[in-house]
Amino acid sequence: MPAFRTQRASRDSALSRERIVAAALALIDRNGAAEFSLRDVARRLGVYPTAIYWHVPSRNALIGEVCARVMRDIVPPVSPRNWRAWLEGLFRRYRAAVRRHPNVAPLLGAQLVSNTSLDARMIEGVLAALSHAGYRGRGLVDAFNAVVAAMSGFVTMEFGPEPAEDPRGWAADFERRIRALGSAGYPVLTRNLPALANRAFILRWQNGTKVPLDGGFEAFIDSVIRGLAARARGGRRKGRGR
Amino acid sequence: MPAFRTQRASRDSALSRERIVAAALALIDRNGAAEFSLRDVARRLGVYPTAIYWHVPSRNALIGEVCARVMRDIVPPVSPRNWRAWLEGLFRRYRAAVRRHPNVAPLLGAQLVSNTSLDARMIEGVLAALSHAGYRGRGLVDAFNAVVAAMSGFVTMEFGPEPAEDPRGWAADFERRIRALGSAGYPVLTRNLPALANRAFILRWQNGTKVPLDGGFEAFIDSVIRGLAARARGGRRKGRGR
DNA sequence: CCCGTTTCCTGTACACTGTACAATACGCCC
DNA sequence: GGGCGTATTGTACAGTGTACAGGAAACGGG
Repeated sequence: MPAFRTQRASRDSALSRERIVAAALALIDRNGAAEFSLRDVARRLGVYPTAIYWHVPSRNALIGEVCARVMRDIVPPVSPRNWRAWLEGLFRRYRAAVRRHPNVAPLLGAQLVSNTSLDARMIEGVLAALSHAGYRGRGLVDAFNAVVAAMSGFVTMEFGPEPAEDPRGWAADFERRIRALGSAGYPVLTRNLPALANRAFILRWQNGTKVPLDGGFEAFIDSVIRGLAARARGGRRKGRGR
Repeated sequence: MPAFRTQRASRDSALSRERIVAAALALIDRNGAAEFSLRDVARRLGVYPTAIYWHVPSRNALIGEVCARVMRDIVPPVSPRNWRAWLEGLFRRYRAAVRRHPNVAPLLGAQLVSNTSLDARMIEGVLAALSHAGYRGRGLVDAFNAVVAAMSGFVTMEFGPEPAEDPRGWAADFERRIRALGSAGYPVLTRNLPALANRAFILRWQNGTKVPLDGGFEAFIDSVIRGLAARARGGRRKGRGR
């Protein structure tokens, strides 16, 4: 199938891990993560499917590599003098990165690791910021986890994929069901339905690429950071120190 | 293949949507969401794969159904008198539900909808809580999105799957890499590495089923709720009112 | 310059997946 | 008892990830 090109083309048009990752990312951008297949990237590179395996050990590993690539350059410029601003910057950069490749969102959120990443600079940055905020020891670990969860949580959902099969039919159906919701026993919902429809998480039929949730995102990170600050100051509410 | 049972067994051992969903959930619990296949649930039910399609339109739809089933009974008992407590309850119940079926975590987080769910009671509850907190109009929508993201964000990551291929080998490798991290240019990381290793999001090699992140979770929801309260009171920080 | 080794890719093969579609048996109602 | 809706058996197909063997080109030491 790979047309011409006898065996290996001129040195620099040969396969390479980077070229494979780039092709994979391009395909995910175009078709979505669910449709992604090794054989498609092989086709796109004019190469037999099994050639991929020489550069990358498995499909999952390739996906990990793609994630790592999307995550490059997330971490804001160094030293957190103002920890709040630094964290805000991190959150916004993360969102911006995902927004450039929204279809990788489901891959980033779910997996245990943003794999090879293990970006020590980012980790150090978050820890330094939280140290500035006053966190130490076990409380620091907890706050770190809170920050990482906050970073990825909102965005993963915001750009999560719409149902694959028959998208427009589904959207129409879903819209109708939601609109119908505004007339039975749920006063607050009913009252706010116009503002909520297609602009709130469970009540939308288009994802973040078509209808970004800027306001919600800002509200979210603002809340988290305020909350972290309050906890650091040591309000009397539960949960501090364990 | 379906052994004996001529065509249809006694009326009540026949197939049904519920029995299918139950079998699917059981298989996901056992093998993980990635390994899940329609044909496995057919085998488990002693039935041809295509029999499933009579009760459920597609694999994705079945997965949606499974999610909906896991999400049942999340919403805390009615009327939020104390909105903070109500939201805390919601968060904790959500986490408890996922913890009962940790392997569905990746399915819940990523998708646009926890499909058929559209649990109006929950939505109404969240909106009512936030109304009590003082949110109105556009700010209410933003806060709603923040709450939903918070609910699912942390837990999705906490129980996200470990790499499928060669888990113990990977874990050993990863542990070594992390431990090695404690000796180059990252002072805060280095200092806190013992407390962080395997207990923080990017620095762990086991997921939440083996090493729950209770402290981080509590810190997270406490932060979010505090932050929402502070925003509702209308501090002078940005983001309010838009 | 030649020859073995390493590198990288071509081919073949297999087990497995989701699902479209036709055929077929069962229970129920007129 | 004939027909009809329901629920399932079967067949089929295109597509997937990946193990494995082989072979062509580049490289490096004699």
